[in-house]
Amino acid sequence: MKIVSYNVNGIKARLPRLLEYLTEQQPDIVCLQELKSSDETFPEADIRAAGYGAVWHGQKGFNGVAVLARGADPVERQRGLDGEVEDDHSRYLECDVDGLVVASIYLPNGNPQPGPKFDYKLRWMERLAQRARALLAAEVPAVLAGDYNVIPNDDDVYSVQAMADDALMQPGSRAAYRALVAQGWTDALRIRHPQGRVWTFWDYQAGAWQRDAGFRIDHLLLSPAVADRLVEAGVDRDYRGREKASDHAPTWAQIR
DNA sequence: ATGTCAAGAAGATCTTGA
Repeated sequence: MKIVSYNVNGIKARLPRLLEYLTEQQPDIVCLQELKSSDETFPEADIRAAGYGAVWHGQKGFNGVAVLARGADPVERQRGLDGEVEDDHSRYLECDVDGLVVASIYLPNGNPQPGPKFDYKLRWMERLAQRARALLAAEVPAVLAGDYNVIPNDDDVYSVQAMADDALMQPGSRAAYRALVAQGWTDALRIRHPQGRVWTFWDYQAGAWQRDAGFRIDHLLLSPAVADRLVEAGVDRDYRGREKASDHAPTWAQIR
């Protein structure tokens, strides 16, 4: 079973790329981020025609997450995180699918830092940690897949110096991510590729793709029971180099 | 030093948020 996290950076602009990916790779479960689409304009018919059921949590203009399943309809468990009633960003969607609990996560970017956006990022990470703790306590097989907007370690970025002041690799962001993983989650990419330098994102600017100047910010965190079933994990880099590509590549884990 | 993209609101470009 192939489970994918894919920040599409606009599902309308990326629909040809997404449908092509579904057809070519036939992933079983796909967590999408940055739909940049309202609930009403989500291209449900096109995705269903490609053989996928979907649940989505849209927002006009930015954010937005979805869970897709091949030949099945994901069943929604929760949209949004508890703990901040005034938070109206569409960044968390949790579903039951194929016997797994699967969450699609679009963690706040947090730039510029310091500032209110970075404070929001850290608060959101604490709220995510509470939800993740509850999932582990319930002992459900779970996958938390998404764009975490966190570069976990120095070997997860092409240049520590270039990104030193970025919200994605501040000590606070890293500590929160480390604490989340330490609850008992397995970072699928890192466990399968311990040597690092596995990029999931390349900026559109400054020829980052051509220079392979990327970083690793899309992560699949596996609960213990799912981690026991992990076969392989990787990045479908090829899709980053195609016409009208997202700045993220599909990132995946293969589960027995 | 920095070479981009998508969407929305306005209005034939600018702002926001990556």
